[in-house]
Amino acid sequence: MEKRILNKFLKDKGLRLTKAREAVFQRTFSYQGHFNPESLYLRLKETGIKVSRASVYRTLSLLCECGLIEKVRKTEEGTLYEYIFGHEHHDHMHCLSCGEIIEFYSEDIERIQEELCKELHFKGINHSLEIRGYCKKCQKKKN
Amino acid sequence: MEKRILNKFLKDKGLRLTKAREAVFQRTFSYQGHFNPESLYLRLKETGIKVSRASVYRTLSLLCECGLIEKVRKTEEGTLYEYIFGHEHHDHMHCLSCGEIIEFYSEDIERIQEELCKELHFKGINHSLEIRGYCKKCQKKKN
DNA sequence: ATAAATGCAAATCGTTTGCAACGGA
DNA sequence: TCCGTTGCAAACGATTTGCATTTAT
Repeated sequence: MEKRILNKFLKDKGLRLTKAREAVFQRTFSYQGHFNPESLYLRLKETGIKVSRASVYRTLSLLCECGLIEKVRKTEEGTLYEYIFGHEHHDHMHCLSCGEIIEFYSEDIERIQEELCKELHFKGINHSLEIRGYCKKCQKKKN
Repeated sequence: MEKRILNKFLKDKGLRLTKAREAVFQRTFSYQGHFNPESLYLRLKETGIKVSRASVYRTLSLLCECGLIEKVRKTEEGTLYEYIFGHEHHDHMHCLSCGEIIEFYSEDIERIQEELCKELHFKGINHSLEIRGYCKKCQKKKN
């Protein structure tokens, strides 16, 4: 259970497991993939849970620190986060029409990147690849 | 000359080639790669050219529209732009220590992406790949 | 002349922070 | 109790916008 990770992290740092943190943490599970702080804040509000935006932001930072979630990238709608604990690394296709995010993973791409890094004497830590375009559904709509 | 592109674009849209636009446009050439609006604004100021931030932002949008520059991504330091006209597509390695950006291009990566798109019935328009890690110089510093 | 473009300052939006009140340990 | 945490509202930084003034055509 991921809650253990959070608990240990907090304890090790002398921090406390508060209701706000617990709530934010639990709610991140309600997302399949990407989410932004505002949306998370609203979902919490909907469910009647009283947490301030400030605490949402503060808790998201914490969850990043302990490796349960990760900043994906900044967008017009704010910073996107994603649950990563126990997830395999993957990349994204982003539909410019409906906004759908398709996750994919390619062994080949990973391998080639390693080769490129070696070639350029770069020590790769992580990467993000986003392919923008149109998903199957939206291609059809256009025709 | 890229100025032709801009001129034609403006004329076609019934817009005017003003001093501010001209200045912003010319100044984007002073960058090898990425730049953000604030830095461009400051460079203009340095050179004694009087252009407001508002006009910098407005002109950058225009230059994007006519395909001379492109938004690369949003960062803590604001939106990064890059000159693209006549440039080949490329991807980036980003040194987390010194901030250096290394450009690279891989035919293999392009090809695999096309294959992946086909597989997933996705119509790819463009993509961005960023590998984060440490450049040669910074790896040495650490040891 | 006239419609577009400018600079300015105010507005916006996402995010952070100072601080007094609150609440886990 | 003690110190970390909260909510709030103010502060922030990047970007946009309304508007009166300037300027290209």
